[in-house]
Amino acid sequence: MQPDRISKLTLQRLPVYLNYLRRLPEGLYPHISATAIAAGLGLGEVQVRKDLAAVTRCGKPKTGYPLGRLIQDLERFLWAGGCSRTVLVGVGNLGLALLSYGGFSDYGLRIMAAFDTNPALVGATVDGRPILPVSQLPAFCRREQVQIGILAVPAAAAQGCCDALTGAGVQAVWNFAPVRLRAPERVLVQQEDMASSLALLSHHLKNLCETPDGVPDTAATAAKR
Amino acid sequence: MQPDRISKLTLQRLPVYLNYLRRLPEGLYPHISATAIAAGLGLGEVQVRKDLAAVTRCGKPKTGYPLGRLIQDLERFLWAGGCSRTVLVGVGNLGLALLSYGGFSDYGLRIMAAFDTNPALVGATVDGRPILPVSQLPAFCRREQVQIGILAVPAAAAQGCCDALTGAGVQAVWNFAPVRLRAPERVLVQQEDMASSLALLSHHLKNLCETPDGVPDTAATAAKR
DNA sequence: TAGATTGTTAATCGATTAACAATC
DNA sequence: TAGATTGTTAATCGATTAACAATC
Repeated sequence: MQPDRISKLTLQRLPVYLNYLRRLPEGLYPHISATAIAAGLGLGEVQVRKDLAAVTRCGKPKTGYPLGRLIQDLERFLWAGGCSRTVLVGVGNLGLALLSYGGFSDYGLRIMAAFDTNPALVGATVDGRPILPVSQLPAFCRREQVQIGILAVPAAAAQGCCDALTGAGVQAVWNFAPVRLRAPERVLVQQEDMASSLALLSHHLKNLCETPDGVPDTAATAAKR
Repeated sequence: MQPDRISKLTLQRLPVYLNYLRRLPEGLYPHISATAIAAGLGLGEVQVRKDLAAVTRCGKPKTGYPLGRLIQDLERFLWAGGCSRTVLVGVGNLGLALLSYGGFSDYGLRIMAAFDTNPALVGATVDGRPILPVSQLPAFCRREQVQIGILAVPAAAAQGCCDALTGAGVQAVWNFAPVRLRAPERVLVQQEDMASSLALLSHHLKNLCETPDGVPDTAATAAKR
């Protein structure tokens, strides 16, 4: 019905393509094929073609996709509305890592300010972004029309911060704390779940141990990738 | 065929259940039902039941699951082989955040040492774990039979570190650098992809803008959760 | 023209949900 | 016994893959 009918998993692969294309040797080849992208990333080529078809019409049989145009179309699709106005809550090690990571601007995220309760941190700036007291969080979000809130606070504080953000009109919350958050329906909560990734790793190790030589379980599983 | 036939998505939800159960008020209720867990986490109750059925037989009609036993079965399934022997490569902000995060031990991960090229960092310890020069990485991994390597290095260095790890017998790599890594088939590479999560957030914002009032696109999408 | 590549339609695969029988 | 809850079998839904027509 909507032209927006794009799958969640496709959406998650789009920045992977974008990143791959951007890192390609500068202007060496004017075109690239889905086959080449698939090989470079270890994905299926039909999948790549279908994913790209969701965001661009610039593919031409025999020649492939013009590189510059493809990058442009991906960027335009991923953040049509310009960079997202974002705040970060919690300036511990992780928060500081996120705050000083330069790469977010390549993916349409603009962290405008950070917030913390620790008076020793408040008043400092990181790459030009101020660290403010959490008490000012709601006012700041309203005034600056913040769209995304990143939570890098301890688990116990996360729900409270989330409420403050959503109460001040923030539309999406990116949560690095290990708790499931409850939020109004209109708000998207994206859980960055280290423990879930870890479960996949542990399970892989377990399988290796349990398959000493007999059934080639690992080979079969790995081959599917 | 194998009794291991557990789906990837189920596997990723197991630590979420575990975390939820552990945070429950200490010993107040001896049992818990799938219905209660589902409500607490905002998931479907059939899904919870099916997921739990993969790791435990301790559910009893009418009473639910004995809490302690359920936690035990989850832990046993998730890291049957004890804590995973792990090293961290790259002690920047992110690396330091991961290194000092105490929560990993709750999920079966034991970071034994960290590695960096910066001589100013080498020689220090963080919570008893030494920071060693990267040159010692392969020898350390072999000697200590390291199973998992966490990469928190710049994108340009990631593939090289990955090769060093896999060459020294490491069986799984958890990569926080924004590059797709190539590794031998036996090695599981788990990509922690910030840009992919970000794409979901941005897309949500875009949909909000494009749905001023007419089609209740957001409501429909949100209701499905 | 022939060959390579795109994009689409149909088939398969995997995961979620619904319906229901089993059981404490 | 009646009611609540588990666990399983069948139906649905969504995503990937295979086959193929269109086209430069």
